[in-house]
Parts: sequence; structure tokens; C-alpha cells
Amino acid sequence: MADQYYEDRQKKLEALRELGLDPYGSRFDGVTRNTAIRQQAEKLGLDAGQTDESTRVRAAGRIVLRRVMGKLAFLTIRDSTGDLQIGISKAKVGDGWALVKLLDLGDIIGVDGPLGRTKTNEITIWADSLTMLSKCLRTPPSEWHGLQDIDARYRQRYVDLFKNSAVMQAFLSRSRIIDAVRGHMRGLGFIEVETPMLQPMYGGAAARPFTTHHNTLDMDLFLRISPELYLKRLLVGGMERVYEINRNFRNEGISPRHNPEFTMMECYQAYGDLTDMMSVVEGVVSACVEALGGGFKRPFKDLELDFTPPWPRRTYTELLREHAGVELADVEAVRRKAASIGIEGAKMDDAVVANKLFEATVEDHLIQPVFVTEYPAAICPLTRRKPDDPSLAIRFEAFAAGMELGNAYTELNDPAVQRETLSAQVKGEGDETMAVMDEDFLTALEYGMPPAGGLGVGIDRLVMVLTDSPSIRDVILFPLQRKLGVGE
RNA sequence: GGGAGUGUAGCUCAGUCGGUAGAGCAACGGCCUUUUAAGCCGUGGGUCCAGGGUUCGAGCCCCUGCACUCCCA
Repeated sequence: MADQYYEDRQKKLEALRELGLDPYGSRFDGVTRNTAIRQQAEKLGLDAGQTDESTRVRAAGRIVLRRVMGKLAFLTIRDSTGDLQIGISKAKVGDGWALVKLLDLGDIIGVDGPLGRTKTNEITIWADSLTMLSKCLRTPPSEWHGLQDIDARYRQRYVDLFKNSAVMQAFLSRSRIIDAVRGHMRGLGFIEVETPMLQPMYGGAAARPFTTHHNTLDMDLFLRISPELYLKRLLVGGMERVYEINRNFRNEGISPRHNPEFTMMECYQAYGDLTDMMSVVEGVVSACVEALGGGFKRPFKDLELDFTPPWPRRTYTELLREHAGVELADVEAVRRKAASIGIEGAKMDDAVVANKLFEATVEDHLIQPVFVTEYPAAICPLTRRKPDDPSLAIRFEAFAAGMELGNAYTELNDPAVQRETLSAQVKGEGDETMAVMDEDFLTALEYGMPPAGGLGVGIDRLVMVLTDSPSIRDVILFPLQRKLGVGE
């Protein structure tokens, strides 16, 4: 990997040491962030060309632009808040000029000096001292184009983050969103809990799990596909309002909206039901919108999504009628329609075929935020049935931009019915991937679980739609990538 | 799993009909005290993803593989 660029920078590193400077710096206290420094400069009301010698600031960041002209240099340094210009005069820094000549794009430096504006009105720290904080030995991507190679961006996210400011902003937004979700849930009286990711038995969703093994106990384990069955045990235990924000793992495909590990906010509210969960979704999203600013109408790809609550409610049945042209109850018609669009449903349960048809024909049309209600009961083994029509489950999924953002039930808490629906799954009815019987969960229900509403919100997708990020990989710092070098 | 596309300098990208590799930025040397994609002069830099094939000759055509992107199941 020794190329001319690397060697040139290595030589400069040695030259720094010869000057008695540590190329990798040390503790650097009292740094003000770039945006705060800019705000400070605005308040001073400086005129172009004016410097306030009494206002001294300390900044630190990575050099992203450099303009050196003889005995005067300008650097642009970047931190997580933004960019700031540094002006360096040879006359002012004296011996420090030797360091200036050894600086490369990508180096991390600290700066002290008075705050001013240049003749062209750019806010500038006129450095009287520079501190080397870290030498960059690799050539960073060009400032103008940034790092475009999408594979490199994910594999070397650290470069993506410091080179592509929009990427930094998206992840800062993600952090604000998660803060807002926690704040909203706390405000509703929910407590945050953590339940096992390593589970001896998987359940709570329809998905293939990752498997692993515990050596000491010589026990196979699954990475959880859902925390649902554990959170419900907490309802049994008397925690009336619980939520968890954590990773789920599903051993399935990767796509612009799927990553094998993804973050879910899942909550349960004793004595509540589906309508409470609708309020939670609308409230959480509203809290996020408030935290991010920019209002309820937000761009996403070439769309404008309007998250203003309340969101419309549409039933599964009417949407299937509208977009697939069939009645959910008409099993033959559903199968005919499914077959006509290439769904191979011969070995599948009726409701599974219907759901494939729903996914294929309806979901793309669910652009504006909407709650889809009344799902076929056969694909909802953990959900209470509608009292007047047990073929339908008291469930909704929240959609936006054609994507499922959330999934909620009025929870099934009758242990006898629960045993029945799980048995049906195990027997191959409904969705085979849910075919696991968790006896301890049933025992818990037999102790009595309060009636409850439950909800899961996909945090990654929520961040996507709120930050106009078209791929889930744009909102996951280190999305799963194929290993390099296989077969070499 | 199937289909389409992409892979060329550190980065972003050109590369015509198959004829011996190009630009901008970055780097190196020089000039330069108000630049902001600084400017000017000069220089260096390539496993054209990998392997095979066709051909006098392959970045370009063919085959296989690898990686990535998008679409479909």
C-alpha cells in the first residue's frame, strides 16, 4: 500500500518529529465548535476586514481545504457542526510557519487566535498558534466531489462522515430522532427495558433467525427476531408501560429497505388497545418532527410526505379491493389474482397468499402516512380477533412511502386462544416461519396478562422518511457488507 | 435465485472504429500576504477488478469469476 502519496505524508510526519512536534497530539482543552464560533462572530458584528483582538477562540478540526500563498495561508477546518476558515500569517506565527508547510489535507489541527472577518467578509480565526493533533497519512477524497463510490462509503464510513457533510447531518438527525422517541415515551409514562437478544427460542415475528451457540452451556441460541414475547412477560409481571429500543436480527435479504440487523422501538401499554398505539405512532412522529424542525410536510425522494396527524385509517379489505380488485373473503378470487401476477401460492395458506397479493399490489400505493387496519387473523397469531368477525385481527400497520413503518396489535391475552393460534402455526397453517411453540410464554399468559396494546416502530425506516434518505444504508452507520477478499 | 447496469490515477470521471492511457481535483518542485474548488509555471503518477480466450494488436470483442448498484421472485 506504499504509494507516493503515503510516502510523502510519512516524510512530513518525520519532519514534524524533527521539529519537536508530536504528529498525533494530545489533550486539547477548551475547544469551541465551529458553528458556535461562527455564531459568536455574528454577534460581534464585525465588519469586513476587521479583527477583534480581544475575542480569542480555540477551534479544532480536520483540514478540508488549503490555500497557501507565499507568506499567508487560509485553511478550512471541519468538525461535526460545520466548517470554519483559519487565516495564518507567516509574520504572526513566526516559527509556526514551518508547521504550516507540513500540513496536508485531512490533518487534524487545533487553532488559537482572535476572531475576525477577512476583506471578503469570511469569518476567520487569525491563528497565532497551531497545534498538530493528528497526521492524516491517506489522501482524502477530493473536496469537490466527496466520496461517491457507494461501496467505499459504507466500508469506510469514517471517510464518508468527514467528507460528505450531508451524511454527518443524517446521523446527527438519527440521534435526535431516537432522543425524541425516548422523550415522548418517557412523557407517556413508559419505562425503558432491555430483554434478551440471545434467545433459546425465537418468536414474536415471521422471520428466519440467525443461530449461534453458547459453549459453556452447550446450547444453541437464536439472535432475536423480535422482543415481543419477553415484553409481554413484563406486562404479566406488572410493568404496565414498557418499551425497548434495540436491535432485531433477521436472516433474510438485503435491500434498500432491509438490513439484517435493524433497530426497533417496541412498546406495550397495559389496559390499552390499538387506538392507543395509533396515538403513540402519531405522537412519536410528531415529537421527531419537532426535534428535527422543518414541519410535518417532508420531502422524500421525489415525493412530499405529509405526517400531520391524524393519519387516515384504511382497512386491509378495502385496500385489497381497491388495488387488487378482489374481495379478501373470496378465497378463489384472491388465489386467481395472485397466480395471475406470478405468486406461486399452491402450498401456502389462504391468508398468506392474500398477504403476498397485498404486498405486491397495495403497498406501493401507500405513499402518504396511513394506518392499515383489520388484517387477516390467520397471519396474526399474537393478535386479538375482532369480536364480530374472528377472521380479522385487531391490528394495524403504519405505512409511508410504500414502506411499513410500524406494526401494532390489540394483544391477544387469552392463553387458550393463544395456544390454539400458535399450534396452528406449528402445524403449518399461516406463516411457517412463526412455527415455534414457546411454552413458557403460554405459562406466563396463564398467570394473566392485562389487556394491552402493543406496537413496533422501525427506527431505521422512520429515520429514512424523516431525513429523505432513500436507502436504509444511508441511516445505518455500518450496514452489512459482503466480506472482501473471499476466494482470493 | 433471475434480469439489467457498473468496475480506468489517491478522488470524480472521459476514453470514438480494436491501434500502445486522458482531464479536473489531489500530489511533487517553483512564484505568490486576503484566499475561499485561490491563481500562474513546471513535473511525476496506471495490475484499465481478476483469470482465460479471439486477434498482428484488447480498457474496448468473447468466456468464467469477484465486488457493487438497481429491479424482479
